[in-house]
Amino acid sequence: MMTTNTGTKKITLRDIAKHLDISHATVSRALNGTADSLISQKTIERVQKAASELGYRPNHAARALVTGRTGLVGLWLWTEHFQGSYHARVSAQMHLEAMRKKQQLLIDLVARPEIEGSDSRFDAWNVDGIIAHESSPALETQLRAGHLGKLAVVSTGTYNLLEGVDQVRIDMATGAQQAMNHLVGTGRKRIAYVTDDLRERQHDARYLAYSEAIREIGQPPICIETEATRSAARQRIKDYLADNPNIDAIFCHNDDLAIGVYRGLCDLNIKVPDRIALVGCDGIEDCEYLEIPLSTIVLPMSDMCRLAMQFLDDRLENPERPVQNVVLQSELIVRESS
Amino acid sequence: MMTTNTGTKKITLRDIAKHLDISHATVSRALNGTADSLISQKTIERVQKAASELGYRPNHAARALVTGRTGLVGLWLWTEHFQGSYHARVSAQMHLEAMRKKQQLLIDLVARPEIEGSDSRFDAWNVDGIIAHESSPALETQLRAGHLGKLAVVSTGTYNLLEGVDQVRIDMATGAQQAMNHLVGTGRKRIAYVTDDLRERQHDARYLAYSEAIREIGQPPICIETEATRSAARQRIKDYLADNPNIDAIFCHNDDLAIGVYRGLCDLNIKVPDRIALVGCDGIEDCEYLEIPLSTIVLPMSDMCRLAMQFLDDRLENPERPVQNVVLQSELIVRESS
DNA sequence: CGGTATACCGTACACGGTTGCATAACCTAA
DNA sequence: TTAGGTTATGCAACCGTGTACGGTATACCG
Repeated sequence: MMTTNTGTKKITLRDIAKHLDISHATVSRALNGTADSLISQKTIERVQKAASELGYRPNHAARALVTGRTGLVGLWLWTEHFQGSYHARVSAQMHLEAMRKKQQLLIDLVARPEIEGSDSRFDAWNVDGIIAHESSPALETQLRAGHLGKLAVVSTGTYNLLEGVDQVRIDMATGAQQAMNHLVGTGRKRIAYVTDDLRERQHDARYLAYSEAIREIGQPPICIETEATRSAARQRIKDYLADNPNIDAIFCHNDDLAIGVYRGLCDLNIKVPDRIALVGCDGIEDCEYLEIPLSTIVLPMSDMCRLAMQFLDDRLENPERPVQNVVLQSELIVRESS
Repeated sequence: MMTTNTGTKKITLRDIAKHLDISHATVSRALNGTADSLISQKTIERVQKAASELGYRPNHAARALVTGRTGLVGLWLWTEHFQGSYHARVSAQMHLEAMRKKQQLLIDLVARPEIEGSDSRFDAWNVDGIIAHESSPALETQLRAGHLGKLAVVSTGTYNLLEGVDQVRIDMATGAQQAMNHLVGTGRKRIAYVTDDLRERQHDARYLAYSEAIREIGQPPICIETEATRSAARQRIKDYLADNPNIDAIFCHNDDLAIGVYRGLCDLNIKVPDRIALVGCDGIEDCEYLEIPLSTIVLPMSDMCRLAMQFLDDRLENPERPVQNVVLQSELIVRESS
């Protein structure tokens, strides 16, 4: 009597049925414990014993084919974001939440904005639901109208999204306003905004808060665009200041940029916050590990992930349930850089 | 004539076959372009047109069921590692390589060492192959003998693994020896080793290089254990130095620990490298963004991921191909911290 | 005009599960 | 003994796709 399968053959329900001289339907019911049709306790034990002895592993593809549920959920995020510290953390956290939940597996799809949703890997591997992170309204609409049809979708992130959709939104406006109030309130006048994404800025709470505050104090906006890496931001700020030294604060679109900018300022021997105050956004851990810990807008990332997976799970359980949504608050944490 | 499916019904091969009044087998062949049986160009075009008009999406579960290949590859790594900066990057990079490859999807499994491989999610969702990252020899053996049976497996990481297996190994010994030579060569005597994983240290090239070098200079080893977070390391080093101030260099098991330790030293106003030299390991980006950029052992992470996915893909194409393995070099990068 | 090669396509089954329905087994009560 | 009601199990039909095999029509050749 072997204790585990030696490996070369896959064993199926029918194998263990043959082994016990019962039907494979009984085996299926014994292992799944379906409530409607009862199986005798004795049979259940025999089947379970045989299953583990033979080393039976269920074939999810077959199960998915008949049940229509794959047990897969997708996480949707931009390729560009994926390279950044914050979104990499989001991805990792979502993985953890997914497996904590109903052992649902999580597949990541990374799509570029210019690519149509059509070659999405989600409708290829038919996921049960997806979490669309920082998806734009346009993409949302397309997603909803497109091939994916009726599919459980939860939106997460900071953008204002469609109505009538499960979502976990982070209100970044509050934090961004706090940041600008803080900078203005400490006497800064010529405040620059550093971003890697000018394209979407009209939808971005950070940029809106920035331009609003700038207008209120009657200053011209100063927008500095850069590639989305620390090293690019580091170089970019040096180039910029060479021509325009007249700046006393910088508000960055995210912490990676802020860290790059900070290092660029160090390269130029510019004292932070004495000469230039610096505020980032996202609240990644690295901010605390600079010699001048970085002020930043902390986002409740873990809560967002947990709730998103919760909402998705709820909807999979009951597709007709009323829409859930929640808004989480962001908060400015003032450290030494401002 | 609609251009896309409105969404409520899933359409199958049979639907489009009925629509064109041909058999679903023909549709299947037309879409897949099987070489053995020829389909007329005209039919192929009709089918493709109908497929896109009706919004056909293949059902991967069904395909997987009959072909036996799921198109999924798994990445195996430790839960504890997953929280760290380096391994989070590995995960992200593997994702990118996976989709760059044959649009293979990638599923992550995170297993804790004390958990048996038995509840692995890999044999649940039957992956075609897995990349086992930093798996221990014991786990390797279990993996190979266990339920997974004959499965494409590529080992990656720094540990010495089984023979006869595709692997991409990073020779960390060289870099670690460079690090110790460097510290000793610059006159350091009382060198401490900070780690979060005392358990596996006898297999760890870093620790081996450390204890070897320490023995050669006739000094006692100083091993400091901590939790695997920056903040824990930061506190731990402060506590330790309060009792044992007599240290002039620290070699850290990874960069997260090194960054935490660095900040702890800053808290104590200990000058780096003047009073204590500091060397980390992994080569994460953050090391460059400290005011005293951190010396570290840079691992060729991207190459590792690319090759691993390449090897896996090769083996899936041809299971009988000879074993491939490669050893990549690590390299000490000396920056200002040592 | 019959035979054969070729190009194209349809039929049927398999993959490994789930599940409605029929039925056997068992037990109880009349 | 038998009717009737539970309980436990078997049968068979799917789910959507791939593919071996066989069939038809056309072309070509003698």
